Amino acid sequence: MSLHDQLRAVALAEFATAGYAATSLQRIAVLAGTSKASVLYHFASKEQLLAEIVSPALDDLEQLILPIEGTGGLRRADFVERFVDLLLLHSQVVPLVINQGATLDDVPVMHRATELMRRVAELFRLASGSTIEKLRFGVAFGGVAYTLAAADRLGLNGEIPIDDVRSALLEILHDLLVPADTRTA
Amino acid sequence: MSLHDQLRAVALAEFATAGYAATSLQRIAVLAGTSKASVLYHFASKEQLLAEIVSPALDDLEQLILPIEGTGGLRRADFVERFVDLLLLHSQVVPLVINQGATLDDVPVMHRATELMRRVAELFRLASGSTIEKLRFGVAFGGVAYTLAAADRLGLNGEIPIDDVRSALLEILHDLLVPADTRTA
DNA sequence: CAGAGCACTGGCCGATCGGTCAGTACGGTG
DNA sequence: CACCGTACTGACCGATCGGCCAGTGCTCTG
Repeated sequence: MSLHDQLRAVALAEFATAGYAATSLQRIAVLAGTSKASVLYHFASKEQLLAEIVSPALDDLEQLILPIEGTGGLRRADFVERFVDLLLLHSQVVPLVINQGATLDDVPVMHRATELMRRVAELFRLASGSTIEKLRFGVAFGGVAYTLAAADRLGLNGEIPIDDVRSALLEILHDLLVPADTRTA
Repeated sequence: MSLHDQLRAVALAEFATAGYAATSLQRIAVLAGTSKASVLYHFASKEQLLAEIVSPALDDLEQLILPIEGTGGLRRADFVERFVDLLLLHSQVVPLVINQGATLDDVPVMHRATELMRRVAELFRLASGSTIEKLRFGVAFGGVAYTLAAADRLGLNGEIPIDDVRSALLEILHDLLVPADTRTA
């Protein structure tokens, strides 16, 4: 793995667990076995390092929701399944965006992230939904994000097969978000 | 309201929305209309300011779970209701602990917070529960915390009566955590 | 009035932050 | 050999951080 990729991996892990503001370029450099100056050689700034880490996940999410926004057709059960797969694929980016998105919305890439979350919410017509429906949405996605973030504390790392986690999350989200009659909206 | 209390209120709001690390004593002082030095006159350190903000909520939580731990009797439905009331009472502390607890566990008061969360989890026998039960717990409490933290973005502030929020959260948590047959464990 | 004590302040400290820059080692390439 | 671009570094910069301290007004009390 190139130093460039290694720096991205180290920074992602630190940003997700310790927080963006609390993670210094110096620390990233030491963990990757190089110098702070070399970090800023590979990435123009700390913000651009964050952007390069988060953007791929946002691109995937945008590709997931764009066709749905275009046609207006959303089959919730299908969407939930593809969404869970996306969350698991970018399991470290999820808590980073969820936990720190609000505090970092002055950073362009994080603003884009929160904007995408808003668009996902609109897919579920939450803007016009009832109070409990809005809350269901918040609990569902916030809950999944927190669970992924707190995986260590809950003992979900390593010992539990990823497929079990996937099917469990699917069941929980399905219960929360998919009405008894599968509808298209 | 005394300056002491006003500083606590301002700091709580900033810690919860912008983050502990990202909130400087200087900013707290300006928002409260005083000087940074006066903040450190009222509170020995930034950490102690955080402790004084978070501790009351932790005390309430401890009082809630201590008798249950003592007798070993937990009626989930009752507990969920009292827990939701506690979350709503300390609605600003909740996202502070949930979102930043992991990154600040070197701060004693935050370590106590995560330790209390672990004890709550044990009340639900999550340590020995199945994978999906562990995940249900994480999704439920993480989800509620995220929802309270993201209340602004979801449009839950002001326009929706607090009683509606309360009953909606109760219904959602009840669905997630209380088995069909109300049991004592 | 003298003086003790509380509330508060400006100015300073060392540490650390993100970021810049001149310089260096080195593997091609002509 | 000279030359160049890439990868990388140590030293340094201004800004900001949490925290410290001497000093200042103000109020209350003997």
